[in-house]
Amino acid sequence: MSDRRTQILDAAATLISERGFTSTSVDDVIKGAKLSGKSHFYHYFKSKEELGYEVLNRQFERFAERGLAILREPMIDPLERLNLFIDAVVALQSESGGRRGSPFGNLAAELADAHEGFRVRIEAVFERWASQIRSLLWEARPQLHDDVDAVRLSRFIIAALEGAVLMTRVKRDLSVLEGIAADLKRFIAMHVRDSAAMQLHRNVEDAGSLPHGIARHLSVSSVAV
Amino acid sequence: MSDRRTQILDAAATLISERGFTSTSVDDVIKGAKLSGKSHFYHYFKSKEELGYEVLNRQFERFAERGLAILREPMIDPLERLNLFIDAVVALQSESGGRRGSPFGNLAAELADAHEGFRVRIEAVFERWASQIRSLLWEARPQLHDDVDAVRLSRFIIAALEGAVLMTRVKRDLSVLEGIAADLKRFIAMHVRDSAAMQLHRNVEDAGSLPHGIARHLSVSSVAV
DNA sequence: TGTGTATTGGACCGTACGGTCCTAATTTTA
DNA sequence: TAAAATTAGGACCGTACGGTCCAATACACA
Repeated sequence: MSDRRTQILDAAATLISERGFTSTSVDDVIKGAKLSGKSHFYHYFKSKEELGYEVLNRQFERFAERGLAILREPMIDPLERLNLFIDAVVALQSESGGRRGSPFGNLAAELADAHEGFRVRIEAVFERWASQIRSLLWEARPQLHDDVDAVRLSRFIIAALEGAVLMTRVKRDLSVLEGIAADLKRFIAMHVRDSAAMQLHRNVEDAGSLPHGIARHLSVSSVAV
Repeated sequence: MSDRRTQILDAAATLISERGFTSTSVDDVIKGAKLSGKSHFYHYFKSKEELGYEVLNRQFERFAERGLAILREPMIDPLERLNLFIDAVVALQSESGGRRGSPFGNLAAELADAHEGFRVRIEAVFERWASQIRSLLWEARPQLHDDVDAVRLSRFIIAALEGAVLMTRVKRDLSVLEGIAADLKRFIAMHVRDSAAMQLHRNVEDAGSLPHGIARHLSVSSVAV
């Protein structure tokens, strides 16, 4: 709504993703959003906690715009979309030069044990994410082996990506994420019925190739704007 | 060394793994270790930061005792050891009932961007961990495909486990970790030459189309103990 | 014109934090 | 027994935190 509100939310999102929630003070946010003082801030948010919740929601919506939209894209083969989604996560991480991980993963690690309110909300975010992947896998079920467990696989994908982002941040090396992303694609391909997919396990480094005559070589940048 | 020192370290380790480093105050540690006052604490540690570093090292050594020792065990087949190692991570997590993740992953997420001193030390921990896995993979190379990239695979394993622990913590559901661990074993099995392993991936008929003459029809459970 | 809402600015409060200093009693060890 | 290290206890300091309260000004819209 209010222009100021989004301004505060934006500043807070940046700060929180850089230093975490606990280490981001209200005064920092005020400075970041160029407010006049505390009363100005508390005019829009009743507490720091509430600010955190809204940032989390907003962060998710942003991510949804960029990442989850790919998963829903109806014109592209579902499994190809999954690869593009993974590429998008890599691209997103590239923007911060390997620093600053998934905003959810960060908050999860910081607050999951300490703050039930955040834990529940983060859980919901992961769940929405996972369910999006599950429905994609359901859509792709003719291409997949019968016994593919969509719940498990979707969790695996998220866990691998979150873990990859974390390690990338620690090592300050983007190639870590790229390598894991490629391996993850191979793992997904392992579940594909047509063994054409199995092939990419060797020689094909660009694991984008999938069966069913799907378009290849789409550039990441064309998707992850 | 001193009995008190280890007592402080233990108390701090527990608190930090529960609430994170930033949210653990020196007073909390003093209370936890039943010290008389601050001067008593500062008699042993020159700062909270130094305490944190020592806790990190100690945490690693503990983990090494339990987890990494398995990776080195000379009497067991290397790939089997890898599976046992994964089981050990799951078991470790079970003890805290799904709460409290990998102490390294937690600290990594909390401090990687904010505190260079910790970042470097955590990176070193991951590196020691990864190198242990790499040397295991080197030992197992006769069983693996020629093109297996040990660096990449070791990173993938760590990332998947860290991500899994994180998600388990968020969902407060240990079965998440168990599922991911099982999938991770399948992923590793994918790199095995004689496909004792490969097969988890079921009734693929067209044997000829796959490279390296992979055999089929072995049960997953025979591999994934 | 008037009424509400947004904005500014600052004083203030209680609490917690990391850290220092000082004194004195107790235990260890040479 | 004397010196050295450990334990104890508390006062204190500067800073930062989340949050409240208040008074005054700007600006919208009806």
